[in-house]
Amino acid sequence: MRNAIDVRVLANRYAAQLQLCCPQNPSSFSLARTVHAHMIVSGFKPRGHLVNRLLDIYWKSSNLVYARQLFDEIPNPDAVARTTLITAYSNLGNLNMAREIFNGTPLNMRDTIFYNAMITGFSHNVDGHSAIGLFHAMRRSNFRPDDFTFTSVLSALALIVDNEQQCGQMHGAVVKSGTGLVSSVLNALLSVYVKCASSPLVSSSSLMASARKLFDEMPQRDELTWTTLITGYVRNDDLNGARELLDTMTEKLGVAWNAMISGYVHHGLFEDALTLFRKMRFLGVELDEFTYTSVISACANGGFFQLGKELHAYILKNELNPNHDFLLSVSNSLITLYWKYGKVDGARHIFYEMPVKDIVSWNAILSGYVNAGRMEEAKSFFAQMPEKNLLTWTVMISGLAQNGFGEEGLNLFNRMRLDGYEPCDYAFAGAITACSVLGSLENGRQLHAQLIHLGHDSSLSIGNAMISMYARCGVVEAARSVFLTMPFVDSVSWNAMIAALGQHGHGVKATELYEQMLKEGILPDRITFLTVLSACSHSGLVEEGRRYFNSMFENYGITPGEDHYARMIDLFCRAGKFSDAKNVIDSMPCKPGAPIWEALLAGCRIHGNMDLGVEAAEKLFELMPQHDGTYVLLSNMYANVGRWNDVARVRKLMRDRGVKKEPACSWTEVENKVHVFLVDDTVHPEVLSVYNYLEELSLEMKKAGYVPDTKYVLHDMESEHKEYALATHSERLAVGFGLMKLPPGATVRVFKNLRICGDCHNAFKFMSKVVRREIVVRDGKRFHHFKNGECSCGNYW
DNA sequence: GTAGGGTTAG
Repeated sequence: MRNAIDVRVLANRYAAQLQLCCPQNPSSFSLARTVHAHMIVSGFKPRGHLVNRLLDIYWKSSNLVYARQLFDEIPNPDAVARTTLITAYSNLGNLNMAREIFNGTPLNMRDTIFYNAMITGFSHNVDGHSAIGLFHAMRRSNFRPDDFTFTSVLSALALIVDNEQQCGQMHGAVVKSGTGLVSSVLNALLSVYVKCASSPLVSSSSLMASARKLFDEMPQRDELTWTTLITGYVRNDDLNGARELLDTMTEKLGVAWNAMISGYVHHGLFEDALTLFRKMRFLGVELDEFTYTSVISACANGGFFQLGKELHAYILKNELNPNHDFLLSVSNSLITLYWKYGKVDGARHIFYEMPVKDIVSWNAILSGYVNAGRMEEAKSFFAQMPEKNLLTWTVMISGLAQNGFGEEGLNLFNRMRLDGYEPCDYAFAGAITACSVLGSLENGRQLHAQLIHLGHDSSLSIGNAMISMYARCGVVEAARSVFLTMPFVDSVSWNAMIAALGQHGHGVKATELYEQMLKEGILPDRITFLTVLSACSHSGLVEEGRRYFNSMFENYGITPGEDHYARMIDLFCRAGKFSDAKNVIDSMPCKPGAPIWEALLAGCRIHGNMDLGVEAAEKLFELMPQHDGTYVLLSNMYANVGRWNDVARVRKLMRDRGVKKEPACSWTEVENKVHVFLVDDTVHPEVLSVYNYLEELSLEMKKAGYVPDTKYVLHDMESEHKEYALATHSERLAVGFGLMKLPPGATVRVFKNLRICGDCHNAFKFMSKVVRREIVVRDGKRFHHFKNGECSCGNYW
């Protein structure tokens, strides 16, 4: 048995040794283990602060197991040991263990610090309600909260606050407790006011006024104070309030400036962000990775590629803060900068040069490839990603859909859900887009039903995707009802709805909707004009189209792009106004490119304007000799007037030049001139005869117990535009009509512009069953094989 | 308290 003096000497020695251990230092753990082992060997039972020191070192070096072991060995751990363990468990997110120790501690052993540990644990683990509940329990048991208590409990309150009373009550409690002069408490209180202001249930302006009052009364303000209030204004969309506050700040606190710049970026005010950045540089406020990432993002989204590149060069040249975080986050934003301006390879270069990548880097480069339509590479990135998150899946799903891989997109969406992800709005929007490229009304409706069930159906991007899905699946009415029931709409929604009407031949309704959009104060963008011009073109509204085109720049300052000029040419050509079309080409500010000549050729084909058509085709051969579409259009043009020798000549030309694909007309399989126009959506002199066949066909379908997919065409057209309406539907009408004219047993290949939509699918199934024909339909790289009323799909080559 | 990666419309 040692005597008391020996024990004291030992204890002092151990304490001195453990004092040398710095818990953050990795080697401290082994030193502590050695000291601890020595204690055990020499039969020394650690107590009091020695135990607590060991516990502290163990958990801070991520060795909670040893801490727990020691804790269980000592006979009656004191409040400090218990507090240490509660903190340790909370930091690991293991609230149950922390709570167990907390509950197992008798009241007479507890103190304020003990309570603080548990409250902080709840707060850090985003359990605001438990933190507040414990705070009240603590006061009921007559423990006196201190400034630490309030700091924790206020940050817990900030997580859940949603009414003004909660702010007032807590504010009162702070004042009463005498902690109302402590900076950390006041900052946390300020944060509560600011968070409460963002709640939809309160008046943000009055809350922000209270926050401002508190701010003005604070005895001192640090970086956190300024940043909290500036962020508060930003979150409540009061950019001017935020800026006015920043302008009153005399200290050069970089974080507050960063918050302001990021506020501008998030509100789309990219120029303001850049101006502020310049001022920041001018005044010598310290720039860090937060500054640069926000500013580069402003360049990426605001059309400032040149400036972004200059920043990139500046960063490389000056080797600014080449620390890990700086390099990582700035490179991530640079990846996005480059691909947004079409420089995917530049983005890839940055990506591969990065010594360390994280999930953001991977998602950024994945988006780049998806956006460039380089899906094979995107798939390979997706497959080799070390980790994925919700965003990864979303990017990939919508990317597949956007690039025409509807089925894969939908499959991936299902896989994602099987993997346990709860899809966000964007993922749903992507899946809905997948349905619309697939033309799968059934899947689209299912998703719609699920969204209603989940209460997700009021989302803007989902609504927008749904409008276009219903339209592209042929159900304009459903598109309209989505549009009308959406709680919020934006210009995308209007564009989608205008397009829906235009696509279905309701040109007049489309232009009326456009006018209504203007009345409601929504500004049209370049896509609105593309949509409106298409609608006019498909419905023969030539003068209206001309007027809208002119108003583009005159009234809205939008410079027409080549695509707008191409629409005008389309508009005039469909109406047979070739001199107007030529005038458009002559009036163009830059050299007309392929889309222009393509539109002209397509127009010439409709009306059999051979000379002009050949001229356009020659231009196209010059510009893109390997583009099979030109050969297709040209041979269609000849086929339309029965010049079969010329058709053969074009085919030979194509073969001689080594162009791979076959012309997109089916006359080789079936010697049937009619079929040629059936595969695209142009006005054709013979189109009215389709109408008669349609009526026959729908009668036959009804007799066989099917609902004809053409019903809305027959009943829903505007009578004065009947033939145009039909023309826009000919993609679908083609199916029925073409097959009726075919000899039994023929194999049909429909090569071009045919979108296999849901109704179309049904019509094919019907035809293959009732008329007993085998049908192969090619849709891009996919084929759909219909036989005996069933369909199998696959890749064509 | 500040940052970087996404969506829908033609």
